[in-house]
Amino acid sequence: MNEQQPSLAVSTVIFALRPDPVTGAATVWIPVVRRIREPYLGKWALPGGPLTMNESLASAASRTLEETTGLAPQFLEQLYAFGSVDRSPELRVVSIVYWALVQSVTADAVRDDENVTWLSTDDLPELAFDHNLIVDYALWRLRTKMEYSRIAQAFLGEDFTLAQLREVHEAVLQKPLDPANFRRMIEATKSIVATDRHVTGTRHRPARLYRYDTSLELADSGPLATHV
Amino acid sequence: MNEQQPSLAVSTVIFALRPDPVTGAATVWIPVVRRIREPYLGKWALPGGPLTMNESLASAASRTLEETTGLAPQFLEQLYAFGSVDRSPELRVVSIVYWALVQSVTADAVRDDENVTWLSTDDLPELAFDHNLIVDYALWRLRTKMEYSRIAQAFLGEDFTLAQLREVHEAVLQKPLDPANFRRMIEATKSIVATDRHVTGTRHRPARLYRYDTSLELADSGPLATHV
DNA sequence: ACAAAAGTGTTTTGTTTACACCCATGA
DNA sequence: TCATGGGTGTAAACAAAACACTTTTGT
Repeated sequence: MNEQQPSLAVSTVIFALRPDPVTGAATVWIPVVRRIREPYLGKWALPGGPLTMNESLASAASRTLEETTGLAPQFLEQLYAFGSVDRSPELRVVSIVYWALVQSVTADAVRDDENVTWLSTDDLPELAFDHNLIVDYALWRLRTKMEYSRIAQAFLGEDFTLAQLREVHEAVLQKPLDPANFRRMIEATKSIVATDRHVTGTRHRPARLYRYDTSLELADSGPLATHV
Repeated sequence: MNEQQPSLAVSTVIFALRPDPVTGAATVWIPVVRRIREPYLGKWALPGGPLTMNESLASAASRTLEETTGLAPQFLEQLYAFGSVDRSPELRVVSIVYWALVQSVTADAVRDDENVTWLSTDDLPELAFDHNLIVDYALWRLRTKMEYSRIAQAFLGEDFTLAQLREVHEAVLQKPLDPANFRRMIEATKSIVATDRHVTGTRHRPARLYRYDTSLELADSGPLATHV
């Protein structure tokens, strides 16, 4: 009864912060997987796969993310559905793309091998399909969303110092931030709670450790807030 | 070779401003179509239809929008992809939903009949599928986006007064705005240009007519700006 | 004591809000 | 000339940015 339909895939842009190999400064990286068939055989591509009948879109994103990188995201949100007719040669594929943030510690657990690697978003090669456009758009969303939400915390562990949180913002926004004003800005959002512990072993005044207030959402997604 | 896949549909939430039948104040309305088959037979639903092989997502949204209402939108943007496994009984359907703004004048051209009607978003009945959630989310996007972009102009014709533009904002945000501050706020965005003409026939000082600067986009969609 | 980053205080600048007041028209 | 909304001016309140300065640690 149905005409032939485009096939449906789910992909995910996964962001983590890692040190720049040259400068050592924190920068934004993504994991990619190698194409093991045509088209774009051998090229790097975003992790993803076809959508199966019994899983929701977000579940599919989580699953393919876990399968290819072993990671579980701190933050996962739908990015956009890409459906140009010519985005894949031969086949017609509509990709529903999610974007995710993972902690740098867990990101380090992902072993680079022949078929999976991390790439710096500062210096991306040509990816398969329209994945360069997708990553550009995901980066744009990451940067705009960082300015009005609390997603930066998804890059960090349970406890963190304000300097670490500021480093996240600086890495994503690619500009230095005044420590004093940053502190007040974050305190004004009331999104973090101070612990009574401090980091030790630095050769200067020890910084207080904070943790995020888990009773608050990382981002306001309106009526979709409690959805899967 | 492929497993069975969810089917793909495109739907659109179309907003227009129309006078409230009681108060006469401008309010937000959407057109809906009647379900002519199960499931949800007889219920109102968002205009939409299956995605065909040779059209992009936005084209499909425009097409179904035109087919069901005869309208052409001033503004069209992707809203979200809805894909819960249980959002349609029996069938598994993933809906990529767009939202659109149309001018009130063109909206009036749509004849209500047995199978198409306009509903006030202030007082929606129970719609088919998860369409109430979809409309809620579209309304949320409309309201948040109106505060930081120039989409309000898509509700109006070529020429308009600042009072008309303010009326759009007030209808969407559902709160009164100071005319003096509103004027300065709009002028600061530089998104409109003054004409040398004024409205006549009012029993007070005639208001200047403005038009929007067509060299600017209505909204910043980042790297997706020039896409179809 | 000194270097270095944590953390506080203060001044300046800019933006938003509230509201008083003048202007131009129809009746 | 009066009522009505169009349009301008201005001061208060608030928020953001810039930067001097004090605190607390390791060496």
